[in-house]
Amino acid sequence: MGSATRTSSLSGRSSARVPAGQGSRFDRRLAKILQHATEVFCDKGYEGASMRDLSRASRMSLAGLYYYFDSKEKLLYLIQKYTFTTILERLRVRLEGVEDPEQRVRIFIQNHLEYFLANQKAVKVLSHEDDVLKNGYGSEIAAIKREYYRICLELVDELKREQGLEFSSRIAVLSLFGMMNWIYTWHNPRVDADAGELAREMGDIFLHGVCRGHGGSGPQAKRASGSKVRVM
Amino acid sequence: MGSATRTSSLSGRSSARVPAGQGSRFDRRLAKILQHATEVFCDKGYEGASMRDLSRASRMSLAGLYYYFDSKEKLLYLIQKYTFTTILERLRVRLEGVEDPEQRVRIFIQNHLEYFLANQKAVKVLSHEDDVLKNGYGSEIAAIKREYYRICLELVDELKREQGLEFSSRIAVLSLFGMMNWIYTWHNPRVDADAGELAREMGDIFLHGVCRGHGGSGPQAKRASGSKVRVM
DNA sequence: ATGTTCCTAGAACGAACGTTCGATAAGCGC
DNA sequence: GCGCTTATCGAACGTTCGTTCTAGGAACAT
Repeated sequence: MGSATRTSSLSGRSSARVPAGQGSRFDRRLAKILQHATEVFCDKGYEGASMRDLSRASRMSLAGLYYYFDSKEKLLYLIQKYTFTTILERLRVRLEGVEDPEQRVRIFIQNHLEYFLANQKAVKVLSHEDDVLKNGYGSEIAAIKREYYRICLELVDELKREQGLEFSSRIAVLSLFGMMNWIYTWHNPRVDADAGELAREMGDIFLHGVCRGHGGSGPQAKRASGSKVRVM
Repeated sequence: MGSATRTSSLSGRSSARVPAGQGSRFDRRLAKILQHATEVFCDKGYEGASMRDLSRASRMSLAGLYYYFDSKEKLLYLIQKYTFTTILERLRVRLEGVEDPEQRVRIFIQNHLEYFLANQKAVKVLSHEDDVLKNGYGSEIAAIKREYYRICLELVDELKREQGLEFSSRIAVLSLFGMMNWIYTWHNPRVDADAGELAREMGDIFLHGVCRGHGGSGPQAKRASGSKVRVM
């Protein structure tokens, strides 16, 4: 009873954005654990990863882990929330001051892919363990995701309005998300291009399709050699 | 010892294509179990679903299940193998006799989506539990998947050759797979269009992009009203 | 009727699960 | 030195896991 009180008060004490480089010793330690846990969840899946796996990866005892959070589910929640919040934050900053609708869509793609490739494991956990979080935690993450979706929908609608186009925004946006999110299943840094190049290629496909030898119509005109990427 | 022999001989006895409507009593019963198991795996994930969940869903005792297959992993293998093999078979039939490269790509998309939506649960299990199968089973499924990928790559290369285009086939094909496979995370039959309509829209995006008010350039010209699909 | 094969279930196996307990240092104001 | 918080641990809790053992009813051939 005494220890239950202690545990719950401690696990709620960290500041909002957990894995900040600075912060209390507690925050820094929790951030490290989250980092290790992300790797394990990524490799074995949420259900497949045991608390003992996490304890091994963090080099901390099983019981020691529970000093930093109060359940396995909450751990997943912390990982997902931090990851998603960060993507959204960066997107808002980058979108500021850019007016051209096509450019704004490209920024969205660039931001998404850049973060995806830089934090591939975290993002895989985000995508793959999408619906395992229960009522309380789940709905909070779902709300962030809905907001992210809404922004993308708005960008596409701007584009439609400006260019007088007619198509289903919903299908377009969800197709775009599919293209981008699927990346975690195939991207290999030793074979595939970096985020910038990929964002350009996917942007080309999304905006102009493969049938248009993409490159000329948009405001940006720089084009890569094209033979750098090995096709397997 | 005696029963081990019996069990293993029985579970290897079914004919190659398991869930055929006709077949021995054994095959038919196994097919029903696979059907139930697909549903449970889809809802709770492979690791999250217990054999007791499966026994409840099949209305058969825990031990009774093991008469039909010899491990949970083999069960997943059977589901994945049957699902994937079926998609591939249907694709080959539909591709026969069609020459136009753009049309062939559209057939690929149509076949993929049609099967995905008609067998949403099975396909979710296929996509989501992609890398849980261990060495033996895993590599066999991976081989089928590689073959499927190879076919799509060839279709896209045909298109490139015919139209003299220049882009990374690998990125294009994997983006296309992303668009199509992601569907299992969002498709809602009460809101979204059917497979034919979706295949047309995704085909338009992939081939011509959202910026081209898609519809005119291909050999096919039929177009839907466009306002039938609700955008949320 | 009798023997054999097919099919099913109750009960149990050892192992692993997520979580909690009580104990114990280390650091620090007093 | 003492008392309090912080941080960590080994050991165990009760439960559930995938799987197997044993036994026996049903179906059918002889």
